Amino acid sequence: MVSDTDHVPPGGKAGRPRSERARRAVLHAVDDLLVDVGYAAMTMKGIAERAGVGRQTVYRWWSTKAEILLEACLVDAEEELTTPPRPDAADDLLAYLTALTEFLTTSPAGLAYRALIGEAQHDPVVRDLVHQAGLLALSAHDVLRRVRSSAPNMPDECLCAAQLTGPVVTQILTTPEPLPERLLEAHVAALLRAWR
Amino acid sequence: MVSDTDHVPPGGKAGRPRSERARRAVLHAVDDLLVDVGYAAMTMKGIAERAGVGRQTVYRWWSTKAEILLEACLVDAEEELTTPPRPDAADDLLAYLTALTEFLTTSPAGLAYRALIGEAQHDPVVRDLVHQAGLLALSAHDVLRRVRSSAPNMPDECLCAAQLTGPVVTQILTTPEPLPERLLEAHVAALLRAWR
Amino acid sequence: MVSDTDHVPPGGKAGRPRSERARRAVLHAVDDLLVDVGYAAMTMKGIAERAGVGRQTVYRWWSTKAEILLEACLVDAEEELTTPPRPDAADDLLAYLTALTEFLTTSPAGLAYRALIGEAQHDPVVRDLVHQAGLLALSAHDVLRRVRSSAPNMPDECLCAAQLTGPVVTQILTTPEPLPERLLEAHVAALLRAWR
Amino acid sequence: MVSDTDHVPPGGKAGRPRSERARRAVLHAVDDLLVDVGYAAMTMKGIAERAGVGRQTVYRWWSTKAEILLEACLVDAEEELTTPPRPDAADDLLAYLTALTEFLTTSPAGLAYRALIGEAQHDPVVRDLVHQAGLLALSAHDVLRRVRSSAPNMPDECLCAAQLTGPVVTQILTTPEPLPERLLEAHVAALLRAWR
DNA sequence: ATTTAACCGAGACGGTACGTCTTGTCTTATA
DNA sequence: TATAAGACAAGACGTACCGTCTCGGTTAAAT
Repeated sequence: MVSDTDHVPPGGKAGRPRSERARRAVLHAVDDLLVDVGYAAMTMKGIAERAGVGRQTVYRWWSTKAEILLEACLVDAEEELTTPPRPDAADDLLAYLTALTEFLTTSPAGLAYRALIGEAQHDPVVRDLVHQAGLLALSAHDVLRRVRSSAPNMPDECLCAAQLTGPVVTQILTTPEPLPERLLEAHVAALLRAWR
Repeated sequence: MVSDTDHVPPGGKAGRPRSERARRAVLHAVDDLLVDVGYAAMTMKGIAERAGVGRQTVYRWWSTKAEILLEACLVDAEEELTTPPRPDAADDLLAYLTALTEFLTTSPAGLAYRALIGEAQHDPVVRDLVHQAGLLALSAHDVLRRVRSSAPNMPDECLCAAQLTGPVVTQILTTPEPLPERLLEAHVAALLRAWR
Repeated sequence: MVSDTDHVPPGGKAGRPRSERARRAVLHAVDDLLVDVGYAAMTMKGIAERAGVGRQTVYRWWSTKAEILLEACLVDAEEELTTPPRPDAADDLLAYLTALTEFLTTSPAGLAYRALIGEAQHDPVVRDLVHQAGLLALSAHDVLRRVRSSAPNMPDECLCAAQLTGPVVTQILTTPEPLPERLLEAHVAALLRAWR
Repeated sequence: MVSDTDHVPPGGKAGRPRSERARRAVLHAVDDLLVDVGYAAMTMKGIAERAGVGRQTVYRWWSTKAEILLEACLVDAEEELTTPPRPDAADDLLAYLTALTEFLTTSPAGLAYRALIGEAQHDPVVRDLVHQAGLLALSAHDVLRRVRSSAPNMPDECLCAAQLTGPVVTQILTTPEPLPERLLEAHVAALLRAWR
């Protein structure tokens, strides 16, 4: 008589587990490709090939190149946007804005982030991803919390963050040159005048 | 008024003259498609078909969809961003920022402009096009010139424009909701405090 | 000194025995799928899923869908092609050819067999499998042995089988309609005329 | 008055005409690939690449590799199956069956034809194509018409063709070896005995 | 009673063909 | 020379299946 029991494993997850090696290879491939060929020329096919990974494996875990890029750059980004506290409020803000400028114009992670903001204008899904990551807001709030004591007249935190970073970011997104150091100083001075 | 005909060239060069009819059809098609299917799904092929125009005709006069879009939206954009002067500086600035917000979140021309800013992050050619148009800077300078008299301490004009529009624009580009009226007022108040 | 208990398992095989349940499920799945989706759309993946069986389990026991199909249909086929003897030679042959026609145009096992003949034209491995099974030849020889006595002039047995079944089979394989009853009768009459 | 017309050409066909060069390249590629890699391993992608032709160009004019193959082999096939008349009926039939055997076992066009018959068992569309081409029937009818005078007792033409070619074709399709010359002779002799 | 070897299901893996789409160029006939 | 139409070579799209692999878990014969 033949037993009828080749039964399903009762709990837990069946099947081969996800390959961490493949995941990392994809994230690295995206980093490399963004620098090598740019966002527009970066394709899902190209990512898979560069990573030495099956195409389906990419699609299994990410829907779009934007999703991969976000995962690839988020950690680096957060780190690069964290500046050490400085005793003087003006110095503190200036250091942050300098780091922000550097990040968005030079750092690979920053270029990725700019590409994502760009894509967000075309694709509402990416828009939500980018907003949910909240990279800009988070890093700005950190530094703003520190200067709060020396700027008693600061308005709504959200507006403050916008006032602090908006001019810098918009300049970078819409013109070929970022605000120069000199104007960053003037910007910080004006902000502190308004918030004091 | 533009003739709807492809009339005989009165003088100058031989050959069939450019069809004004085709040019207009393409610009209208781009406008329609941006609303109907969005920037990402808009293709040169689709534009030609929607315009009832040969594909080659599109490529003959424009290189990319961004170029067409820019030509299609610039005139409307400039008009929508021009606000009538108001006696009070705060009122003047607020009216401008409200118009700017409206433009970037609601107007077809504004959505086109946002798409172009997005594309500019991926493609340096578009970046140059967008910067050369200088839409934001130009419209901001208009209103800033008017409030200059009542804000003697205004810094560099370029920084001023950035300080005025940057927070509003960045908010729109990176979050799902623009700055609300209330925060626009607070923003203007803070700026005038800093500039006075 | 050599341990007496360290030796290779002497005979028989250790390990879990093959699951008869899985084998049957696969064969049934193939039968069902051939009818439901056709040979071309039948895939190893689909078979495994329909059978509720792991993919590896299928590959462990069969190499190709053709192999499974052959195992699934052979028994049925042999049975359907065996006709009871009839006293009159013409009747006997006609009954066989009618059964053969029915088999190849209607019976699931016959459709499977036709699919296998088709695949055999593309894949020499399948060709060998099909030939080794020798379905057609075997069944034809049975009936030919019975009419041998009343057809003294019959040539080589192999040619006889070909002359008997070839016209019927080729017609089915290359045209949408099989030879009708009327022509089967004429065919049998002609054969007996030639062999008498 | 000025014409408003970039209008559709009133009759005939607009646009670039079909490239005869591309058509020929595809047909040759299919011929080559059938011999080089076999029918099963022949893919639409491979055909396009071997032909130096865009994939879309292949799909524009043919739906499946079977369709291409049919177009590629039909002309050759018809020629190879046409045998010159011989005075003796037995000689005439034998020459035809020898050519048929040669064709189906050796000639590239014949191998293509066999592949098509194979595919026809899986795909009703191909089945119709193959039947509509009617290669076997046509060539058989030619030679049968010639022997008609010396075989007054011949049955229905359709059955005759089946009786003539069926045994030969089925043997080739279902076993590794075709009927040898000796049995072809015996087959022809038997047929003439039956038809006389 | 333990070990051990082969089985089982599920499902991720690297590949690759599918048929469709868009790209930018080209080749027509017509204007 | 511009135009609309549409074929062309190229190649990315996202999906499907290939055959292999890697899991956790089962089963029964051999220790």
